Amino acid sequence: MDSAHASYLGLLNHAQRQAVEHPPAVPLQILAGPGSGKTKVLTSRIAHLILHHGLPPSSICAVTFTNKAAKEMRTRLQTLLGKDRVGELKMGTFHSLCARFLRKYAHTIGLSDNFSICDADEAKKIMTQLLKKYRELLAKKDMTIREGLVMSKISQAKAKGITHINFLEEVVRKYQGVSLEDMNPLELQEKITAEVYQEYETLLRKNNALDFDDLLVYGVKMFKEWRAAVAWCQHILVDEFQDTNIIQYDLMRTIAHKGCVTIVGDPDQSIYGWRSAEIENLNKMKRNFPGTCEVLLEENYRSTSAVLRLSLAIIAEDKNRIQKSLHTSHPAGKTPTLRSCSTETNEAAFIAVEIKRLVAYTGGLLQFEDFAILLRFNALSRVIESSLQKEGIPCRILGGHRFFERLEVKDLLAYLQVVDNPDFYPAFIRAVNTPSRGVGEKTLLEIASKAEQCRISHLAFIERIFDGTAPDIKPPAKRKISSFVQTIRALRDLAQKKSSAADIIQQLIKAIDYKEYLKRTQNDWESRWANVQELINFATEVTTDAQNRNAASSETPLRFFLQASSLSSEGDNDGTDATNNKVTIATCHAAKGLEWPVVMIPSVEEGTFPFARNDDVEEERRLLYVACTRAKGLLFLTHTCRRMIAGQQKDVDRSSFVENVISKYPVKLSLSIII
DNA sequence: GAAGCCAAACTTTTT
DNA sequence: GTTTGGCTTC
Repeated sequence: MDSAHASYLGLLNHAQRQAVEHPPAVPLQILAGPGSGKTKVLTSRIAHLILHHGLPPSSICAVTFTNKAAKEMRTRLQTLLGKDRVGELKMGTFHSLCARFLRKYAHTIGLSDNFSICDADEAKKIMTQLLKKYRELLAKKDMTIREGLVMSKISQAKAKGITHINFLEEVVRKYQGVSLEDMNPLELQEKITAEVYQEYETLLRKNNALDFDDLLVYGVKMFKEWRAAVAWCQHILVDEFQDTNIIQYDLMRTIAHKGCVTIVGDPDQSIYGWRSAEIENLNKMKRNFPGTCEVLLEENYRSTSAVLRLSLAIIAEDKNRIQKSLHTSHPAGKTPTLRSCSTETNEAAFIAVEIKRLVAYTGGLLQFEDFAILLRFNALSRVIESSLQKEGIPCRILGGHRFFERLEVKDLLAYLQVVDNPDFYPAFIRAVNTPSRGVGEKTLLEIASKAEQCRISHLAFIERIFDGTAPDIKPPAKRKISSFVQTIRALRDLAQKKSSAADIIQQLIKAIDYKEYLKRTQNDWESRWANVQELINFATEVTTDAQNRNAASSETPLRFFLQASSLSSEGDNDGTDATNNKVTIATCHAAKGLEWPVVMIPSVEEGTFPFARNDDVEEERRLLYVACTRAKGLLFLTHTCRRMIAGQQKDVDRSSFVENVISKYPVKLSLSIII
C-alpha cells in the first residue's frame, strides 16, 4: 500500500494533497481554477478512498459532466487501481447514472424497463404536433410560438422540479377568469406551455419514453422512494459542480451517504446558466451539509503566465465574482495576439495562414493537432472550414453536427428502438417508411386511430394486419407493410437471443438494403455509409465496454447499446481522430475541460461575445475566460469590422470584454494589435 | 395518396 | 448551408 501511496500522493502539491487526504466523511468543496489539476485530484482521491480507506470500488460514485470525461477518468485510474476495480466504480453523467438504475428499478415507480430515451429532436417533433391546434388562435393574435421555446420552458421547469401538475395549477391560479382572447402574448404563451406540458407528459408515458430531463426527474423519484437502490453508496464525487442545476443537486443529496460528498467546481467557469445551472448550489451545499470544508487549487499548470494574465484580466471585469487567485510558475511566454480583420473571410484566412506559418516556423514542433479554434456557436465554423480546406489543413469538428443526429444513424436507430420498445411512436413513424414503402400521412393516421381503438401499439396493429388477424385498412396497406413487419420480427428474434448490437445492425442493413437506399437518395452517400460503419464500430466498442464492466446481464445487448447511443455526447471517434493530426474546431462549451498548445478565438465582437441573445452578460464573459484558459502557450483573439449575421451584413464592434481589458491594462498586457 | 422538387426561412451554447 | 413547406407529378 505504501508504494501505491508514493505513486499518486507524491505527485501532488500541498493543496492538491490536502484535498486528496481530506477525511472521507467530511463534506468537501474543491474550488479548482482552470488547469489546476482537478482531474488528477479527483482520480487520486478516488484511489485514496479505495487504497487507504478501504472503500470497495463499487461503493463509490463519480459524476462527470460528459461521458467522455468519465472515460478519461477511467483510463487514468486504471494504472492506479487496475481494470477490475475501475470497472466496479460507478461513473458517468447524472443522466447515465439515472438511466442505468432506472433500467434496474423501473418497476418501483411504475415504469417499464424497456423505456426509450427521447432525444431533443424527437421531443421537438412531438411538440410541433401538440402546438398545431393552437395555430389558429395564435394567428388571430398575429403571433407564433416556437416549439423550441416551449421545450426549453418545460425543460427549465423540470430542472427545478416543477411537474406539469404544479405548472398547470400555478397558471390556472394566475389567470383565473381571464379568457384566452384577453391574454397578452406572454400570458398566452405561458398558458399554452402549461397545457402542452401536460399533454407532452401524457404522450411520453404512453410512448413508454423518458426525455433527458425525465431521466433526472424519475431518477430522483426512484432513489427517494426505493432506498435499496442507493444502499451501495459510500461516497459521491461530483465534477463541474458549478454547472449542476437544482434537480441534479437534489439527486446528489439523495444518493449521498451522510456527509461523504466531494465536489469539484469553479464559479468562474460556470457557463451553463441557460440549462438552469445554479452557482448557488455551492452555498446550498454548505447549508445542507454542515461542516463542509473548502480547498482552493490556485496553481495553474497549463498556461504560460502571459495567457493566464490576459484570461484573469478578462474575468476580473466581473465585479460580482468571488475573488480567487490563480498563479503559475511557468514563464511569461508569448504575448497573446489580438487581431483585427476587415471581413470574416479575411479573419478565416488569417487563422489558416497563421496555423500553416506556425507549423512551418517551428519546424514541425507544433503540429495541426496542437491547434484549436474555439467558437461561440457552430455556425461560425463554415467560413473557417472552407479557408482551412483551401490551405490544405485537415480539421475535425467537435460536436458540430452530432453523430447520433445524422439521418443515416437515426434511420437505423429507429428500427432498433422499435424492436426494443414498440410503443415508441417517433421511432415507428420513421422506420415504417424508410426506405419508402408508400406509407404516408393518411395511412399512418388510419393506423393510429385503429391502434388506439384496440388499445395496442401501432406496430402490434400492423402486425395483426400482416397476420390476417385484423382486417386491412382503407388505403390497403398490408402489402406495403409486410417487409417492415418481417424485418422487425427477424430483428426482435435476434435481440431476444441476445445477439450483439453490431450483428443486429448488420442484419438490418441487409434486410432493408440500406446501402442501396443511401445511394439512391443521397448525393453524399459515401460519407453517410462511412457513418453507418462508424455506428457499427461504436456498437462493437460499447459491447466490449459492457463486458469489461460486468454490466447487468438481464439486459439485452441491444438495449444497452441504445442507451449508450442516446446518452453519448459525441461519436467516440476522438480516439482515432486525435492521432490523425487535425486542427480541432469546437464551440467554447464543448472545449470545457480540454487544452491545446495553441488556441484561436474568432469573432471576439459585440453580439458574439457577449452573444446578443443571452441576457446574462457575465456568463458570456466567463465563456470567453474558459476559452482563453484552454491555451497552453499561444492565444489568438481575432475580430472583424463587418460580419454576416442571419444572412445580413452588419457592422460590428470589438468585444467590450477585451476593450475594457486593453484600456485598463495597456502596458501590462501589451497586446500586439496588427491591423 | 405519396413522393419529389424547388423556394423560402432560419440559424446559441448540450445531457 | 440546411431544413421546412408548398406545389406538381406519378
